Amino acid sequence: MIATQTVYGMDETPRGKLLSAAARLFREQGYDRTTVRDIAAAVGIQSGSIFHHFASKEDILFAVTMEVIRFNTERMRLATEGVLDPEQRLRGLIRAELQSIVGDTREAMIVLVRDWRCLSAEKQKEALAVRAVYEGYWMDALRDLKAEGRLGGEDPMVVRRLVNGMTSWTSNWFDASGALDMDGLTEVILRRVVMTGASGQ
Amino acid sequence: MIATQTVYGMDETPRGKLLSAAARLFREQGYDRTTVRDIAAAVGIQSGSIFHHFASKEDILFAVTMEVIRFNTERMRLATEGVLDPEQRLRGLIRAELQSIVGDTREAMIVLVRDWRCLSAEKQKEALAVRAVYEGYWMDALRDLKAEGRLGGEDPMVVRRLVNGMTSWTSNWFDASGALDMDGLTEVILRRVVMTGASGQ
DNA sequence: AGCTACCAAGCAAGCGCTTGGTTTGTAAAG
DNA sequence: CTTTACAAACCAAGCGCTTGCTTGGTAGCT
Repeated sequence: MIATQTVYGMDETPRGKLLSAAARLFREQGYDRTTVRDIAAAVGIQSGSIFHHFASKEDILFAVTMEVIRFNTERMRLATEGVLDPEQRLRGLIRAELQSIVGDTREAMIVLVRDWRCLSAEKQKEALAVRAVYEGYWMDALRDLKAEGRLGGEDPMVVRRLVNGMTSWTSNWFDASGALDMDGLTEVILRRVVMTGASGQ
Repeated sequence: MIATQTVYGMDETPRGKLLSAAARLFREQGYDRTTVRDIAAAVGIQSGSIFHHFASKEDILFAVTMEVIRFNTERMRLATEGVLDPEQRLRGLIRAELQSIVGDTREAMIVLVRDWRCLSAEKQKEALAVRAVYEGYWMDALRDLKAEGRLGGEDPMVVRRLVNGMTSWTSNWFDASGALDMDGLTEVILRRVVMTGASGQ
């Protein structure tokens, strides 16, 4: 077996190890370019044996997708739980989303963004339904912020989309060893959202 | 021949028509999922005939990539040409980039973002070199804006990355027939960048 | 005995690409 | 105004390889 590191949030069962390996391979080369033989080799079994655990290759992608969405939804919940100030909640969400995208679940998140469309229409819909909870945390915070007049005149939905763009894109450039760390970046992004009223800096 | 619409900026030669069809197919199904047989069928020729025009399938992707980069670099040049005020230049750039991503060259731009990594390392490098001019227009405007103290304390490079994230992501949600049009969106994004000093809306 | 986890072998389909030859448009030579 | 020449554009066929997945059987634990 090739050295396999478990992706955060996935267990040590054969199934979990397969998901870990798959997530990493999907991230490195994309879903389409990853063969079931690649995945099998990564955990040290024969390619055919994969189908004892998953019905199809697409099923592996689906499992990774669902696992990641669930894990990150829970993370968003924890980031906002018990926090009353909407700006603080938003800060927590941005920080948590950055953590997902360039931090510990990086492997899997990139897959979720890039290989989304490799899933069948039904499975996309199923994943989207679960994802709705995740988006709910964002909309709650943004709507509260707007109610307090701290969003300017913007549509909360549009703001969410723009923030989503900023955070997702970090996977293309953010360097953890660079001058700007994750907390610093969180503040920069937060400043693009919240109208402080005073001091634009 | 299946109905083929020419992608903006590509000519009517057999080669140009192939690039148009390829760009659209790459966008719809991704590079890996598009076969040379698909592309051939889209312009009404046999799959083998493709290789009279291109050395390999990857070469088609490369040609699409270069074509799009060049076209959009020219567009950025036109958007800033002769404009002195850096905020106006930035507005032009944002508007132009949105136009590229959700407007007339949408087909090809998505390919450029998503299927980037399907190119060989050398070809990636070559494309990146040409892309540098494009990014230069942005950095010029942002640095000028910073010099006038209208960027807050942010690093222009980081701001460019965040704006790039916002614009790229629009391909996932922007609806031209929605309430927010491209000019409106341009202003919303611009407001995330420029510190007006007065009135945050 | 029965279950989970796996192997060894291979099938059918689809892939990028090659090959050898044919059509088509153009333009100079007779 | 035809003939010859030639290159660009294309076809028909298929090669060699890889793909996702199936099959029939086995090892080991409970």
